[in-house]
Amino acid sequence: MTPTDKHTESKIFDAATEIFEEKGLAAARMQDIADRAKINKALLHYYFRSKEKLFMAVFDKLADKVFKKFSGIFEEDMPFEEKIRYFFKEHISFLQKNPRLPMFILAEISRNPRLLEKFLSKINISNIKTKISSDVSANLPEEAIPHLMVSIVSLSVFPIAAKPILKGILEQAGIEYNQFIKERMQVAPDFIISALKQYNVESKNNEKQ
Amino acid sequence: MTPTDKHTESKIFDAATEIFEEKGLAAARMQDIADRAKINKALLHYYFRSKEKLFMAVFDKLADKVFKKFSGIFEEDMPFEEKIRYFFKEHISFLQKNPRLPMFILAEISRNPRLLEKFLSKINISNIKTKISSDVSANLPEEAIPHLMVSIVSLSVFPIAAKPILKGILEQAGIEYNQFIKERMQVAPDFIISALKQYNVESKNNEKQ
DNA sequence: ATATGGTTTAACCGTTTGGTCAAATATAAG
DNA sequence: CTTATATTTGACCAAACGGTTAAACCATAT
Repeated sequence: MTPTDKHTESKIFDAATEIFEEKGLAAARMQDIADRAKINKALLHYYFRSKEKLFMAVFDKLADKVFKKFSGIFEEDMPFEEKIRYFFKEHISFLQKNPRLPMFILAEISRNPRLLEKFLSKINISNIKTKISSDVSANLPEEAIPHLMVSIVSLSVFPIAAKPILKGILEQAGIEYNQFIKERMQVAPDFIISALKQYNVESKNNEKQ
Repeated sequence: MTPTDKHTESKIFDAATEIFEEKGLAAARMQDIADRAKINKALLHYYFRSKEKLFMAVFDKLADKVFKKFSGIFEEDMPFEEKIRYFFKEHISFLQKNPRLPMFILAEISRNPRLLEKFLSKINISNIKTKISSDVSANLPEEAIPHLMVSIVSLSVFPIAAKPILKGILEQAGIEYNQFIKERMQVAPDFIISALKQYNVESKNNEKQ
């Protein structure tokens, strides 16, 4: 392979990523991808045999990107509170750089369940669960861990995934979206940590009874 | 045809709703809609002039449905804590009956910003904000209200909107999705109320300083 | 310089798509 | 029954789509 090979292939791949993220698989047009990559449409089929193959390559890469960012964060060695704050800071700033990513993944999976397998195969959920578990097991019963995880992800992903609609609503109330999201990096972990502290207060009160 | 048969227009509308919710605008086929409604494809254009017009009619109806359910809940006259619990119970059970609705609205809006205007025109956000504000203004500063609202919506909508992927992950961990969502009706409001209580504790401590 | 093999293109192809239309059928009114 | 109007259909169309092909192009090794 010559150096120009990689060049073209990655130009196509980058263009395809943009178009697929913007429009989704069904609405994306091979001609649009070729135009954005500034190459002939036939080249798409030369490097990636079909639209579906090209899409799969893009989806795979993006799913990998999400997964690596997600799982890496909980590897860090720090106290749980700090880890929560670190997660939101890292995760929200990552999603801000890739604002279309979460909606793309969610929407495509919900319309083609076969993509789910591809996505799940990357995640070792019990691994992450064990990590969180060891962090908070002193404070939280085992059954509550998945709920905590879902709450954390909901609070970090949703405001980015729903960006267009949330931005619209906020602006109706005179609030700027980007500023709001910046605040979220502080507000959301505060919210979670407060909830957990309160939980501890309540369980200690129950123990005393 | 028996007189109990639905009128053609509503048969078309119902079929279109199903297909559009399942596949989205771009992937939906007029022929599929006609097939599901068990009528000739030309009839679609007789009652609704074009695919876009039909889609707009469906989107408008569904956006209305979401909006009415959302805004109605905070009209109720009850203490704030109880209202939060009532919101999650009502909202999650509504979304469970219409599991594709949130992802449909979010995905279509994110791909066609013109739909956002249609959606926003239905919502009077400052109205809702005022209601919540009067509920919690004694306990929470004005600036925190939008964040609380976004947190509430994130925690209620995300686990339903991301159903396929969340279901997959949960099952990998041996947890059944429907049971998990049922638990959420209790866990999520607990979480929010705990966070707010803790917030009050902290602000009272700050006042003492 | 030319033969070789990977790269790029314009032109083309078969199918699918949203949409149209004239004819057929059902419904209701005179 | 006859006429007028509304509904339904099969056949059809032009455009758009993903995909193919043969030829042109270009770098490099001999």
